Amino acid sequence: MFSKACEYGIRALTVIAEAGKEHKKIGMKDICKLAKTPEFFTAKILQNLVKQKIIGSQKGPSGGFFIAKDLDKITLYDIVEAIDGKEIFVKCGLGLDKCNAKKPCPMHSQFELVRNELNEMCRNNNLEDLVQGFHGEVYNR
Amino acid sequence: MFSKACEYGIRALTVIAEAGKEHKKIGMKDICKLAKTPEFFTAKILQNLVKQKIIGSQKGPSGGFFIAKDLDKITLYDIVEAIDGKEIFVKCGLGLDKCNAKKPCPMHSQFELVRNELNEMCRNNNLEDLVQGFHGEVYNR
DNA sequence: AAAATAAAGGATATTAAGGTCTTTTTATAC
DNA sequence: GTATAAAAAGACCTTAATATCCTTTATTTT
Ligand code: FES
Ligand code: FES
Repeated sequence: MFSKACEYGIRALTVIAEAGKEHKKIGMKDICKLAKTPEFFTAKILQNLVKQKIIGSQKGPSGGFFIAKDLDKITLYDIVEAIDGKEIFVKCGLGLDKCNAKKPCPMHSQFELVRNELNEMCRNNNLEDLVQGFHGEVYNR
Repeated sequence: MFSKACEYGIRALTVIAEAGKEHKKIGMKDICKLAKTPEFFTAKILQNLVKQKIIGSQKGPSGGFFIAKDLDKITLYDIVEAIDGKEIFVKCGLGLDKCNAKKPCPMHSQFELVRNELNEMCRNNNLEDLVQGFHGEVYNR
């Protein structure tokens, strides 16, 4: 469904947000240890998220990553779009150039339902919701 | 959502099924021309579907591919599983080892809805349904 | 039987995703 | 100011998906 980069990104964001509750900032090593994501690859993903202003970062000693805005202002849609692009939210299920209800592919009517559900899900859930559903050692399995 | 192989596979199957109405069999070249899929790659996909008994094939002159069983006995689920495997139908949205409602990832409750919708969609639709939604030159765009 | 046709199979090439390493830059702590 | 810590940036490697080509096998037509 989502790319590895996206899965890792979301996991890392929950960890950063969770940590933000207490110490405000958290470094790469800790993020990856908690989110169980490969370190250098995750670094790339976070660099991208910083550029897109989803998160902030600070260099140097006692630096790290943090969430700049309110958690409920960052939707799952924002995150997925930032990492994977918006293709998944609009793409034709059979890979045709553009999903087109006027000239629908044979799967259109059925696929639209699934894609709409995905859109709704991503638009109606934000980082705060994810952090609420985040408990302890989930990523340790 | 689905792999290219899967998109091509489904498209090819609709073409084979549609053709089956009249001439019973249809060859690679015609399939690919109608389904707008790369020829040699599609060949591999169909070979796989033949092995999995989703379709039948015949070598030699006037040979080709055809659907062996009733169209409504081949669900979208069967097709996707045959090509991409069943991972997408059970996988955790955040890429954890196994989706586990007892130890849910932060996205579990939300993601489950989308995944269930996908499951239902694929189980409740079959090749006959797709052929019904198939009209003329759809793949020409 | 021979020729022709079409799928099967195997080998190889290309591209994109996933992942790692090293160097550079920036900020903090001392 | 110097040393240190941490992110940014860039280069590179690996793997898997996608795609093509060539040879073999089976079947039909003549
Ligand atoms: S045209 Fe294929 S999903 Fe809409
Ligand atoms: S545990 Fe992640 S989707 Fe169920």
